[in-house]
Amino acid sequence: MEIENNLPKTFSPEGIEDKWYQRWMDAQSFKPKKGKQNQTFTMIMPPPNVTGKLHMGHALNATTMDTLTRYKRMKGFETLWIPGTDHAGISTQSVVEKLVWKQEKKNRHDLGREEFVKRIWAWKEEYGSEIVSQQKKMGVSCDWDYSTFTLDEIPNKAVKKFFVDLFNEGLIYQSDRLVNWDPALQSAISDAEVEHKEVKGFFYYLKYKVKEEPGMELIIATTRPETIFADTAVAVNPNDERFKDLIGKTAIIPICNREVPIIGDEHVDIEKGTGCLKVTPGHDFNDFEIGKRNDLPIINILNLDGTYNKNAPEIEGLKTKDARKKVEEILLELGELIEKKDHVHPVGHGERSDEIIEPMVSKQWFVNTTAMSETAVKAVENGEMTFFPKGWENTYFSWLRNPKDWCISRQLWWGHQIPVYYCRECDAKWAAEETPEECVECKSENLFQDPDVLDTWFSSGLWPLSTLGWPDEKAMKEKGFDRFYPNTVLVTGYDIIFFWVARMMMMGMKVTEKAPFEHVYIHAIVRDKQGRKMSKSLGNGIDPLDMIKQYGTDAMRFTLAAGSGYNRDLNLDPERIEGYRNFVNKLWNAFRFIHPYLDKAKDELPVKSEWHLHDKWILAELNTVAKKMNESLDLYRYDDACSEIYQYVYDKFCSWYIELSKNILNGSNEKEKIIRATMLKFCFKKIVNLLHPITPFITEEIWGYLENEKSLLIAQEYVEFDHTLENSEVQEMMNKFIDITTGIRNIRSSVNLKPKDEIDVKIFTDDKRLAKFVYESRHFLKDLANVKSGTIRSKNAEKPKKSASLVTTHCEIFIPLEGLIDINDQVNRIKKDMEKTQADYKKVEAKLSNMNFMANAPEEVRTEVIEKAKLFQDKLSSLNEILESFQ
RNA sequence: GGGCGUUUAGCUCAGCUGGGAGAGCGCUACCCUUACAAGGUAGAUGUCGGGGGUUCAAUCCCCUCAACGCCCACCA
Repeated sequence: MEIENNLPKTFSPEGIEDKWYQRWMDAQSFKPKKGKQNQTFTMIMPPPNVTGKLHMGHALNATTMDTLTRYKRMKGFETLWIPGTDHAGISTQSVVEKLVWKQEKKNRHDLGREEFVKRIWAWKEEYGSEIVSQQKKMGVSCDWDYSTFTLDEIPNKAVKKFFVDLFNEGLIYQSDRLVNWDPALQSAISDAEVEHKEVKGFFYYLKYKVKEEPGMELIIATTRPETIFADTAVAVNPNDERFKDLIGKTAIIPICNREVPIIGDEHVDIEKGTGCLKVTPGHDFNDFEIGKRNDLPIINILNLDGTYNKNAPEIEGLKTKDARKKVEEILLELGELIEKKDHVHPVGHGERSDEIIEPMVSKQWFVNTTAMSETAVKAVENGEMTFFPKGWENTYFSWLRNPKDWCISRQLWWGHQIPVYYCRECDAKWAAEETPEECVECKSENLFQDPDVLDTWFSSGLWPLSTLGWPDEKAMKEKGFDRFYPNTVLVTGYDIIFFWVARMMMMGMKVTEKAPFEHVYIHAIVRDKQGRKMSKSLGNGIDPLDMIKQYGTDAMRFTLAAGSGYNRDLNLDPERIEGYRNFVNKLWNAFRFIHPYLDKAKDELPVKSEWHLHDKWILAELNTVAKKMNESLDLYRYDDACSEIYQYVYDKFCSWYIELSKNILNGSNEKEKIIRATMLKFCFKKIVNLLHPITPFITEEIWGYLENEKSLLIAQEYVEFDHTLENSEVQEMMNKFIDITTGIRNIRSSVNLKPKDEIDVKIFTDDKRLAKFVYESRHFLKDLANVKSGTIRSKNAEKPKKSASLVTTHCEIFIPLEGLIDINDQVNRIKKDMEKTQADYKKVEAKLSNMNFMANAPEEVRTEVIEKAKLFQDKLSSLNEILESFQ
């Protein structure tokens, strides 16, 4: 019988992806709706930089979040996923600055602040949404009406309010302190933005004269000889016998011949270097502390661009690298450099610029985070917020339990300008949410605003609040702040636990006294197949958009989801995407198979008494999968969820149920056909339902066929466990039936039978339920293993001699092929099986003869082992019997 | 220097509260069988990093060593 099928043989994702995304948008499918759970599910999307391009990290983040969102939505939560973009101060400013330079040969100072910021906005309007359209290609089902940009009015209000409140509380203050100065950006950056890298350098051993002890020379080891111009002391450990007598005397710095005191400070490590330390409070964090303790003056020898200033006349105008060479030359000439040794040491680099960070004293704004950190730590300790996987809380704790004040001011133009105002007439300085008209003290109108902007993370830290309208009451009401805050879960990578998660916890709890999320799921970082970080310089990046083009979004998403559990790295090999593309195609072809029978299918399942054994089986298996998928997704085990449905589709539905259906669908019993068509359709609806959160496009496409586009799959209820479908007995029997079928195929293969060769099979078993099951399934063996005829008997019946055969733990299978088989081959097969079974048997037998095992092992384990022993014994005696038949 | 993590089949990884080692990809042989060659059927492959301990029983718990990776930390 020819079956018409007008569906394409391979599934092509192009076209259908955009189609369905648009349908979902048109149907407002991404908007929160009240559902059967009577609970909200809220999540914010980590806002990508407006300058960003979609990379694998985004793709993974989008996949895990969208899977979760679709799952929760289908489960009946009022689901809100909030998208947005980040202004990303530094990177956006430098992108536009470069562009302006390229086009007009002007830098930002040539344009002036107002004009330059205008250019950035213009750039943002034109190019800032590229990342958004790329996210849509991934299928993200977020509510775009909530989309927020970190420089929008509400986040700006949030930033101002938070700043002003903390300022008035005294938690935000301005101070002249040593900060991490990035000479490339010409801005301060926070501790968290400094990356320490191992750098090859030298230890320089310098001679310092002691004024009071002519002829005496102190040897000081340093990695930064160029900073001697900023030295204001020499320090030794007060307990160091070698030097303690020098404390209070005076050292003379080489080259500049300045006199500085020799001081004692516990910080000095007697073992390290020479035990003598040059103290440079203006350019070293430890020295700054020593300086504070000992009241030392601070000398700044650097300009903002990283060149040395007039306080270091010999190296004025040079940058550190050249300055160091120059100083080395001068010291050599003077004979003050005794030795230069190779030395590898960590050096701070700017996270964005990758420039060497110069510690420099500068007036900056800081947040005192002591109290906020403590609150944030407690929230995790007492379970108000939980990390998945739990281990990440250690990373979180380690940072928050050692809080340092956060430097929040940046000398940039793109960002939230600090809402602090100064009066030119008097010395007044105050913070205000609204731009003031006059001085709070003297009423003068001659005011100016602090020119600095805030660290980007200051506004990102308020993201869970500001995306829901805070602090604007009208907006909060419109956006449902009370319902949607706190968020249910935050999904992000471990690289921004400090930057972002910790800050949101601190800031969110400061404002609302509630943790901004219940769960934080930390997903892996995507690496290449060899486990290396994807980077431009290595050229090992995999572009998600290329992959989508090549294999489709669904395949890409399934791959990422299948690789996401509680692991910290995801090593991605494009071959895996290809493999899952094949799976998507398999699903499509399974659908192609049932498609012609859909019009026979009824909407409701038939009464249970009409279910075939195989129907009971496939529904019981489906039910098991539904249970496991729900459990897995609740725990963010996307890997388990993927493997469950993958195995069901491949190894249960396609390999067996479809094969077992052919006999019926091609048969003549119309009633049976209708029932089977109904079953196939029912199962398929459940399969695409279960898969939809992971692979939304193909499932929605198939759903369209199954339901004649009367409804959207995205809005269906997710399949859950249904105890009425449970049937462990039929599952057990079916597994044995599968064993038998595979056994027959195995025998066929062992005697090189062609697929077209029909056979006669004799099965011997003492398991009556199995005998019944096999008997009822006997007609299917024709389709499954080309069995023409056969018998099922008990084991004590007479068996064929010199046959091809195979023994399982529950039955013996014979294919009588007198004269056609190679006796030696068969004997060897049996012998090999015997060896293996004997080994298995010995293992369990050893346990049974172990008195300690019998005395200590729990009852159920003992029973299990005893049963196994019996099975192996039976199998052995069957094998023995067969072997004898060949004698 | 402190902390965390990893080490299981050729590759990428799962293995939950200890009780006969798993998946995907790859590989081998045979098959263009009317859903699918982006496929089917059958098959091979592991001293579960080394050593020690607890236990009747250890891939799983404890100790120790080794290799690799990550994070934090003051550029003497």
